[in-house]
Amino acid sequence: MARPFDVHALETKWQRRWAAEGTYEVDNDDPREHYYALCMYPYPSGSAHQGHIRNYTFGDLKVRFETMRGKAVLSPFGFDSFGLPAENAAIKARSHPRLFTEARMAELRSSVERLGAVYDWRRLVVSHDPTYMKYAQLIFLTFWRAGLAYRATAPVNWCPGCATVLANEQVLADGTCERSGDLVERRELEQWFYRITDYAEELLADLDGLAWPERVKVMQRNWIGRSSGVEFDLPLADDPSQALRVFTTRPDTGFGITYAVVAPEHPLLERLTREEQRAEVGALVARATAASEVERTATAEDGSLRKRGAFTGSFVRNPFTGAAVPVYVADYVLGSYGTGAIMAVPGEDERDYAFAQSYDLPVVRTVEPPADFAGGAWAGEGSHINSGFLDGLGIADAKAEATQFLVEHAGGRPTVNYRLRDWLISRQRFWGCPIPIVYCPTCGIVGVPIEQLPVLAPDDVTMDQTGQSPLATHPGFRDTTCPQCGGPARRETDTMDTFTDSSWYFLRFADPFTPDRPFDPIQAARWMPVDQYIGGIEHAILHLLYARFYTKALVDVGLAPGLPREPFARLFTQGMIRLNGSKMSKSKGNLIAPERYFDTVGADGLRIFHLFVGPPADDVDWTDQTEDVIEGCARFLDRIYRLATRELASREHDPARDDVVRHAVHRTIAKVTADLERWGFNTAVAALMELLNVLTRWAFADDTVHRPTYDEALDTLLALLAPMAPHLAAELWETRHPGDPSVHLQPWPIADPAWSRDPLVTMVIQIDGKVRARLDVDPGIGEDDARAGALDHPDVVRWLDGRVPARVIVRAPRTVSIVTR
RNA sequence: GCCCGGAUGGCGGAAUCGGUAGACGCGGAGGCCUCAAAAGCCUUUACUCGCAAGGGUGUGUGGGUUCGAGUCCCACUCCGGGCACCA
Repeated sequence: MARPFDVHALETKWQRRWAAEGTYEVDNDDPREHYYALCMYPYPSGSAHQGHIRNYTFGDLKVRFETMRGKAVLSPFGFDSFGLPAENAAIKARSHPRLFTEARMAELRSSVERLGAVYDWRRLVVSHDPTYMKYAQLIFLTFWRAGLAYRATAPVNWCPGCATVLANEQVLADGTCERSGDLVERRELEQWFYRITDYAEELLADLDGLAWPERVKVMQRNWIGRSSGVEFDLPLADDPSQALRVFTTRPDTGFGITYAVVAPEHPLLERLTREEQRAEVGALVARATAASEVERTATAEDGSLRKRGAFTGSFVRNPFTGAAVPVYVADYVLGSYGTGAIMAVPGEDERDYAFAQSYDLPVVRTVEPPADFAGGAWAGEGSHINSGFLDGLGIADAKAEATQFLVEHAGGRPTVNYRLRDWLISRQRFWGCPIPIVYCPTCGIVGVPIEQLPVLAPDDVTMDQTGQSPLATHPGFRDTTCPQCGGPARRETDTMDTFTDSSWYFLRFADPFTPDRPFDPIQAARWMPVDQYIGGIEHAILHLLYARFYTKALVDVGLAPGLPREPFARLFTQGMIRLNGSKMSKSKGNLIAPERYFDTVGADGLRIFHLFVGPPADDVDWTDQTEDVIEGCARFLDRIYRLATRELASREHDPARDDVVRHAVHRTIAKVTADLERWGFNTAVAALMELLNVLTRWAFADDTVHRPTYDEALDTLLALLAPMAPHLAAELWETRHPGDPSVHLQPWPIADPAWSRDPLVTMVIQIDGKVRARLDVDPGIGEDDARAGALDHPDVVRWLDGRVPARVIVRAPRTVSIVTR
């Protein structure tokens, strides 16, 4: 496609100038109002893909828009540079992950710069940078000393194909590895955890105050999974001095307890199991502990809940009825939630019902289901029955009464449980930040002193796939001396989850030069919280939850006094790019590389496309027509270029033409400003296209202009275009205003209300609900004039045909509705 | 199964507060320019009846509220996403 200008030369010129002039470098003590715009820092996977382009186009638009609105905008960039893909690539090529990572960082940076996205590159933060690692390790140690980090033995997901542990989010719902497809195994390893569950309540409560997409908040609420109920004792039938402690959210159904269940890992299981049941129980436990949790909790192929269990031979007493009920062990009860044991009420719980069906256990209803209810368990509202002192009560009242009873008679205690688990941060990988701990036979677990930080991995580590941490195979790293007693000791050889790196980088951005601590809280407080965070929906839970936890914990351990407890005030999640319906990704090999468009439609053309193609939050389906749409976006820019560079003869002021132009200009200012504020980028571009149509197809179609009208129209158009197509806007502005400051330093246009209001609007006249006539009226028209104008309209007279209106509803200036019935 | 979204021309989408459905763009059709093409420009483009003037129908389906519904309410269908034995 032939362009009227040299896209490449023009865009390169401006990219160089922005970099040289440091236009978007901003100091912490800048007197203007501060605004922090941030795109989630990327994993360096090579040159940018369409998802990156989309992300940075949106972010850059905000940065330039808010800058023109007079704010000091912090726009930093960094890399989430640790991670498994680089390590795997390095193993394959017998190379070092750093080489891959740094080459790919350079590629991605170059893509981003060719897009014309502007950053304060002085503030670059990179996860594997030793200074950043030093403070990542300092934070770990500070958390540890504050009791927020601890060591415990836990089952982890281990992928035999990748020869490494996986994070929970890398395991698919069917229990296989998302990368290799292998079935994930369970291994018991001693691991480091962060006590994120201490913050469960705050993480839940603070969601209410965040300007985030509702669905992200819902996902986080579900993930945290608060449930309140009561914990109480079920005394053993053969020894009332001992009891099985259970947790329930439905104490009101207690009269319907017909059995109890313990998890396969429950500590009392051994005591409960009778000799004659030992073989059966043993078999179940063996099977349950060998399976991964994912596999264990998976549903059967027909979608039904799979229930496997075994009778222990023991009985406990229902505190409500005194009846002895059997105790089972079953894999549908999890050792890690609540007390690891439950009271089972098949009448009101579907899972208990399914189990009761399989094992022929009795079902007692304690809540009256609706007359037409034909199912098994009824979990809905109803009056209590078969429930002694609870009979006749609704669920809420019965819960209160039953709780009171359990408190008085069964060691009951109101309890809140969370689905959220502590965050396992240990990774048996090489390419991550080492955990700065030393194990000393004499002193125990010892933190590496700050003056010895950062703990860096040596370069000559073989990353063979043994399933063991690569660092453990390097004696020079592993064997050390105890910082406390000086005796021989062993280093921790696991590295930290890379989500720890992305949990505080936004704080380092605010103060990246401080040499002696992670960041100066006073400097960070100048920018925090992030005013606008932009990223993919795929981070809705993990990254955003971890970062929230870090922010709160950093305040509490004293590293960030005075900082807000929430890092991201406003969040925007962009849609995904699909190719003919399926997700575009490197692993599927269906990428459409953005690079090819830089030399044809240019960065500006590609940016306009991403802004225009649809609402930013929606997915984009890349189809056969997409190329044409991109061409259309470039055509729009070409038309602006031609208009701005066209030779036009001056003429006298012509109110009939020039006033219409002024109205269009000011209406567009109002529309674009409002649209950019509310993320309506597609309609903002459409509004500029409409303005351009007015100017080219009508106002200046005869090649003559009234200079002041033309100048205002063109300057406004370029200013409004500047955040969307920054190169072309800058170039044309410079042509029109040689020697003046760039369009990007101009104030954002302000709409004049006198002109942004149209002189005439179309009033619709309906008769019996159908549009029968239209009338152009003054927007300030009164009710009486509107009514009279409508009733006098020739089309209305014709349609009424002598009938007398029964009612006339006037909503000036939009509608007059005439009813004849 | 539960919880969120969503469904508008041939296509992407617009209609922001219950008041002109289809802005803007893509694609299509016709034309201008040209020796011809490309590029550009102009006209037209929801469906349907009609020579026209002018009608009728129309926002996933079926109901409802209203002078008036893409928008609100009820029931459902389909599509997308998240969670999925958390007691």
